[in-house]
Amino acid sequence: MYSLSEENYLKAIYHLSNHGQDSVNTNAIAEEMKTAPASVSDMIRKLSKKKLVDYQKYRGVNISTKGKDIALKVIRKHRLWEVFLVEKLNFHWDEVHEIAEQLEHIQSPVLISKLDEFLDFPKHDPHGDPIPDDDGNFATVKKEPLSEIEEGKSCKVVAVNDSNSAFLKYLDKVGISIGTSIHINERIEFDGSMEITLNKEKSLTISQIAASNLLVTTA
Amino acid sequence: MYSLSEENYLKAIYHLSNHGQDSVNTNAIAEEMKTAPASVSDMIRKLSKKKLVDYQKYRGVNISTKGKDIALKVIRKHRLWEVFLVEKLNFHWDEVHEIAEQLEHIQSPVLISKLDEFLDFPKHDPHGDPIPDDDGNFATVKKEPLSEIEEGKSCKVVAVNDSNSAFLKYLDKVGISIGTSIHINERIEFDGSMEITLNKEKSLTISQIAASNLLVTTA
DNA sequence: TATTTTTTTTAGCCATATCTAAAAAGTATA
DNA sequence: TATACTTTTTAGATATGGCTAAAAAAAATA
Repeated sequence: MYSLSEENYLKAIYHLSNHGQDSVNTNAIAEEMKTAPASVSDMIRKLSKKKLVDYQKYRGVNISTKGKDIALKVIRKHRLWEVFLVEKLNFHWDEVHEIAEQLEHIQSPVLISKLDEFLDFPKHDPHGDPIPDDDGNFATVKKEPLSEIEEGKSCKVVAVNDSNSAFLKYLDKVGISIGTSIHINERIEFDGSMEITLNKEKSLTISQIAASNLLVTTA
Repeated sequence: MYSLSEENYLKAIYHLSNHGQDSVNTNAIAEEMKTAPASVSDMIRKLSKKKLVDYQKYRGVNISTKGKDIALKVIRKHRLWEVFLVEKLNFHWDEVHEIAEQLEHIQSPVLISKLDEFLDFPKHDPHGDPIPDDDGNFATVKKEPLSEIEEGKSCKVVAVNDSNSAFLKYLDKVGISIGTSIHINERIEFDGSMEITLNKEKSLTISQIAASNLLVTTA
């Protein structure tokens, strides 16, 4: 069994490594974990000794297959609990992250499989992120920021890049949620904002910042 | 906020003190917590400094009002989660204790009030123990061991004294659960066993050990 | 009451996970 | 390529929560 800290480090390294592809800097981990770089060095050495990451001094870390397994199990739990909080307990999607950060560390495989069943085997969390199955596999939809979509094209919101509360509240206010279809009427070049139509009904202007945090699919 | 260890100590002290009435020995706490008595001394000093217990060296501890509040909040969470696990996730009542031991430490008052509502404000956990409300109040039913009930009387099972898995499985096998009505047909004096009838249907003999772990009410 | 036994505390240690400050290694630049 | 800057690691603390062994206090017994 792994400690709460070890699980959190693995999760952070997995995210920063772009699903295990790239190697990750000490400083980046420190920033993500909000700790001192020195603490990261210590923990990395520990994770390396346990073969959860590959590590050479001064060269950054790569998460190992074993480490990725653990990270994906934690992510699976986090996202399932988020679904539970929103679907069953009527939390708002901007309120669930911190509670799920705690719940993701509960140790009980049977609990998670029963929770999965209770929730009817959801494939995505409330922010549109995919829920890995018990073996760590998940469907990857090709998603890109709304800010990349060309004028005149249509797409569908599949996830948000940033789960911060203010951004999610803004999306609610303007009526954008996971599944909303968006048509790009016009791209305003000088500030990157866009004029869009939601579900063929409502038109509005959205800033470049907001557009780059909305992930959509054109498929 | 209090640490996981502090919460567990307070819960243990609360239980051992008979709901805060009696003072509690260091050794008793050590046994309950499965730690060395020296560790208990250390923690007691810490809890005392935070005014969660009253403590004089060599004199045992008494839980304070503040300490009792915290213990009852943890107990409330534990029991609500047990209801969730049994009612919603279809766990068996002998499987939920250890998972609830983890879930009881999740920090989020709003989570607990939403869970309470989702479960339709249960008053008892799956073992028949009362669930304190947010202020720490709970209904006390006068309950006594089945082994104390006189021959010829009737009673109803309201709780179990011991939640160990083997005992609960035995109860299932013979058909006893919370709410079962029991009539005492005969008390066998030489070994303390009893011949009883369940729900006016099925008769069986139950050992003294089992009878003393079944809590009933005659009201 | 004096002695023995039990209980409880203290002293000193270990492991985890964090920190700051300083040293070392790597990277960039003149 | 030598120097300056940035990144990373090491060294040496701190706090929590646990341990064993020994000392001290309380309780039990002769």
